[in-house]
Amino acid sequence: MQRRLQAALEEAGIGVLAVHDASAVAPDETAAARTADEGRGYSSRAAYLLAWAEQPRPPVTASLRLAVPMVECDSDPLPQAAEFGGGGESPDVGERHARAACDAYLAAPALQYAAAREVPAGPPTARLSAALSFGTIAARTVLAAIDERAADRFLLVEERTSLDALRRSLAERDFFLQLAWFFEGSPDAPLQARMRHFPFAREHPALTAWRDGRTGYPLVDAGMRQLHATGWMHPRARAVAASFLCFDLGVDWRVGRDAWERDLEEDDAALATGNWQWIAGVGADLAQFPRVYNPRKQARVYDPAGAYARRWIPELRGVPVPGLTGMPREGNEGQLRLPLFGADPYPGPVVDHERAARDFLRRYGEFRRGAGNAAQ
DNA sequence: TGTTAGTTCAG
DNA sequence: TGAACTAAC
Repeated sequence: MQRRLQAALEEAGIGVLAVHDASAVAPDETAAARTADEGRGYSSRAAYLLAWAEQPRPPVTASLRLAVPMVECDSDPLPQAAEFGGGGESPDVGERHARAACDAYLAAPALQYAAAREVPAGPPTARLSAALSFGTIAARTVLAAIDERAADRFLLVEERTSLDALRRSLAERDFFLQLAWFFEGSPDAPLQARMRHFPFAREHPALTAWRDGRTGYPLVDAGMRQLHATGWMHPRARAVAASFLCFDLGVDWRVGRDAWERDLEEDDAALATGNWQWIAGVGADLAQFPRVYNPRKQARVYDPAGAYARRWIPELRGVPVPGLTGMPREGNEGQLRLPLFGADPYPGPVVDHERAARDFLRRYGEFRRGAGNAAQ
């Protein structure tokens, strides 16, 4: 997209200076750093992350300065900051807020990031995705701030681990941006050639229940409701909810990506596509097996007290923990359906996870052995 | 980066 | 008996 724009502008005789500032490490920098497959970008996440970590990071001391050629053209006057309803706030108010949020996070909460990204009801994550996607803070600024924080000699081992995890999150973000930069075919085409024709469904009777957070699986539903309520979903819940759509319902990852795109506060197509392809097992790296999450097991391990489920699913506030995370077989399944004080009853499971996952894996295996290999 | 089945080993 | 580790999908 950017390259097409650049080409068109240059053809029209307008000078263009392209500057990568969405990622912390520009895609072409790591591509240049690697030896094999010169200049074509990384399709392997692991290889990219290694190269990323070795990339020298010059100190960020000043804002990036762009040399923008001045071009005379007819145009309505550009809107001024005050016209955006900001009450006359200075135009960099977004930047200052984002920077302040980043600094506040790094001061202390960041030291628990490792736990934060695993446990949905745990300590806070950085919540910088929206600011990063809109450019009110640059990834390299965040990265520099992390490096600076990590220079603290009195950090505990676990705290250092958290800062490393934070860095790694930025690296993974860069990986997906890099994929979009080099493999810009169609954002809808799975990068994994042999998965391009896997028959994912576009419809499923439970698709609406998934969207509304009424699948009967608390971790999935809590995530979807958090998304609707706040424009953000915890990464653990994202993985489980996405896996549920792709594998339990067998629905195309693009359906899920587009459903979330309307609600998510961040706006980054490259990351949405990259993450969804990753979960669906059709992304850059050939998954040896689809990572099918067991939504109940995930809840048991990562939301053992049901705090996250209860926070976002009012119907479950009175339900004891075993009902939330245990095995609702014939016996205690009904427990969840009980109307509580006249509230809407929490639905029973829309599909049986064990059976659905087994069915999907069988279809997946058949495809990989047959048509998938034939189609190369 | 996940799950499950089957194994080993401590208590 | 169950935690912990391994292999295989």
